[in-house]
Amino acid sequence: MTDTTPWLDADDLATWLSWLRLSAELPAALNRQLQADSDLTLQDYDVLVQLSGTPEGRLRISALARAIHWERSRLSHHVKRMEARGLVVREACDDDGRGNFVALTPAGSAALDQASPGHVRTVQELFFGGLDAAEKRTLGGLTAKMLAQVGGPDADPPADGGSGDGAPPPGT
Amino acid sequence: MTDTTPWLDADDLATWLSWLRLSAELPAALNRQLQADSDLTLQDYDVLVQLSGTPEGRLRISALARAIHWERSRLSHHVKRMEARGLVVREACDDDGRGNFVALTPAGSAALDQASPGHVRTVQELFFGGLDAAEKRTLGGLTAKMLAQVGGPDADPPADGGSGDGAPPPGT
DNA sequence: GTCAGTTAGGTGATGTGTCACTTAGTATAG
DNA sequence: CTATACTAAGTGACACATCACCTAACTGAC
Repeated sequence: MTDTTPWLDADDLATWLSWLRLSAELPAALNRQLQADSDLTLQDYDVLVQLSGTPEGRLRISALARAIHWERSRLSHHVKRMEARGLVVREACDDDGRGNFVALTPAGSAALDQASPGHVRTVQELFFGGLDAAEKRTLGGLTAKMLAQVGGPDADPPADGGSGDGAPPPGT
Repeated sequence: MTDTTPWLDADDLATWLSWLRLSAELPAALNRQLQADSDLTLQDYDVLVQLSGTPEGRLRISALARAIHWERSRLSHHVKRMEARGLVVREACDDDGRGNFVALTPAGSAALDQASPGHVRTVQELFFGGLDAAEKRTLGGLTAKMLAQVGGPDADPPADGGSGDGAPPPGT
């Protein structure tokens, strides 16, 4: 505990500050674009993408919460709001009387279809826009490494079933 | 607008998801550490660092807001809470009757001194921990490039006076 | 002076995230 | 069958961020 604890050197500090700023600005920019063009938040979008990624267009609350790394309580509140806006509905679960599905409504599905191209394009511009192919690969390697460091042993392996945020299946 | 808008390819998607996850997990982890060890939030810490970086230990509200890229309103609310906890005080400004300083109290200064080593150590472990010197340089280059892409032309140049989050002047 | 326009800062309402807790249903031991 | 433990989900209170708006003070033209 009392061993050497040097401050960050100038380069590391600059890197850290850039990263902090980037991780604040980028989601804010994506959110602005999504709100302006589609009246959705990034959170709405994440929920809709997960639901659209299933054959039924619906998921159990707990499964959805795990997929997007939210607490169930947060998701419950959020689903209530999205339900009020007509984007999703809750459906009872036959197998388990405690359970509930959250299901995409036609309006929710349409909202996602309308929002996706612009969102993906914005990610490509803002996040990948300044990088060439080699840099993108390098970045992927670094983030994976860093995520392993932060998340400990539970970071999702890349061979992931539920996909994530990037894109709904084009078929839907 | 109606030109090709391909989804992200598998590699890019994996990179993007890793980055999203990292930028959610890392601040959360830092926050947990800071709260547990020092009863401060990351936001408190940012405010305290800025104040301690000045000779007087105080800053005008607007200057502080600019330095940490907050809206003044948010800062005003936050300062009220920090003031209630004894970490800072408001002080009237002689030059400008509208103005106010936020000034570090002895308790605020002590809290920062107590918190800093652990925070910096956590950043070094979680953020830089898995990377060698070359990778850190690469990361710095990439984040700077990406920040320029997102923030447009106003991203702080590295030759920055106010420092940011990393470390208070060791002298204090 | 005084009036318009601007700037510093604060406030209250609202939406969202977190935490502790509750309710309802399931599983299981006896 | 009943008692206990566990799990799925929801709820209410609270903290924080954002937004629109407000007041006070400064600036400059007249």
